[in-house]
Amino acid sequence: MSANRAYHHGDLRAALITATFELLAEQGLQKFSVAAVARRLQVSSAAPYRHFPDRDHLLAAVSGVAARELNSAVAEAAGAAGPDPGDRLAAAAGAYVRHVYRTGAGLPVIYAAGLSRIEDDGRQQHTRALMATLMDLAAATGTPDQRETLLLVEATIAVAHGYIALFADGFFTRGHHSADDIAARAIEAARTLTK
Amino acid sequence: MSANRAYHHGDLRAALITATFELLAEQGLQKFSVAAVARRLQVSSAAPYRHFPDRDHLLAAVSGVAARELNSAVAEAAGAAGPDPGDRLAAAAGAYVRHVYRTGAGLPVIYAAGLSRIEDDGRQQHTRALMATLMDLAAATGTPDQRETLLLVEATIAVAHGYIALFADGFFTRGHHSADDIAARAIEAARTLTK
DNA sequence: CTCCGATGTAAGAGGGCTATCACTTGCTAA
DNA sequence: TTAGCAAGTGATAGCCCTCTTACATCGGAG
Repeated sequence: MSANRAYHHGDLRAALITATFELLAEQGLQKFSVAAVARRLQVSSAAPYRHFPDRDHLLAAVSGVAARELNSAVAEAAGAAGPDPGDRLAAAAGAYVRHVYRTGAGLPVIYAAGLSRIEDDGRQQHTRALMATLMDLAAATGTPDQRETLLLVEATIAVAHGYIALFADGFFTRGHHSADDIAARAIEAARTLTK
Repeated sequence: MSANRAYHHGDLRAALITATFELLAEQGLQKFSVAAVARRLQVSSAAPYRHFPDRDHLLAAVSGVAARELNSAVAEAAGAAGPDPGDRLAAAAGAYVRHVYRTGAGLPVIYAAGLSRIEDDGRQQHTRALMATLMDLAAATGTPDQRETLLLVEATIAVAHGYIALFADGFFTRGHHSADDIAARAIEAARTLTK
């Protein structure tokens, strides 16, 4: 059967992915290590290697889940944003900020170096679906061709990623800003891109 | 006298800072280590500790130089951008992208965690001067008060930082984009913020 | 010219991480 | 009931890192 069953210590495979998200949200990709995840789950440092052949395969699994969830969050935020295409695309930027704040798994995790060769649970399929969602939202604003659509998607992502990256790096700490503050600003800035 | 004199192996203090910039540009902050810098300069791994008490003090010195040079680059780009205040502020975003591409030392380096307590060669003075330059450029666009000015500065930085961060993380590699491509897009996106 | 202090080196302590290996535990199927 | 396998453990090799300590070297001041 699949690995999704309870054994000695429960469903360790899923727990590893969950705990990785926690670590990413708290300390970022830099501090992530297989050993730290094992420590958090109070299993031996060898245990994760029963479920993932190496560190990159664990990250790839996390990447797949992150892409799938981010896709959902973006689609949901766009749906809730009303009929205006520019508003809907800008809402995606806000969803990106909030998602990365909660999970720590933004595009640097989803597209982390060295993961492209690994295919885990349809990871590449999920990343493609995410891009397709964003391309659809951008195209709805009336971009003349696919190239322009892609440029608009990239600009929207850059705005959102810039805000949450600076936030995570502590650049905004002086003003006591919350993640919702940052998301609101990202939405506002992204909104100007189509005006 | 100051440490800026030639000794056994030349001006090691300055060489350490230069080599750190090279490492940052090539591999990013994640891969930086005192040992790697020493290796690059072909000195023993203990040699850097004759000039900096610890790793953070070396990074703080780099941070100060980075802030000073980034300030110059931003001011110069704004000056070359013509009379329109919006164009001048957008040019600052382009300068940020190009500077980080060349030196690897963006705001995450300048504002790196744990450096705030260290005062090296007027590091805090240089970072304040950089912010002052940006605030002046933003205020010239006609923002109604200082709070709005700060928000505009942060949005501009977020756009620029988002582009170069995604570029550095390999998100744009499929399209063979150059740093100048990315800078041009950052300028264009930043330009929309004041329209 | 000689001595001293600034600069550099070799060696290593101490720590974290990745990954492997032999071994153990306990669920499940026959 | 018991054999077999999935899952977990402890120990450890090997690597890289930070930072310290004792010693070596060199240039300049007296």
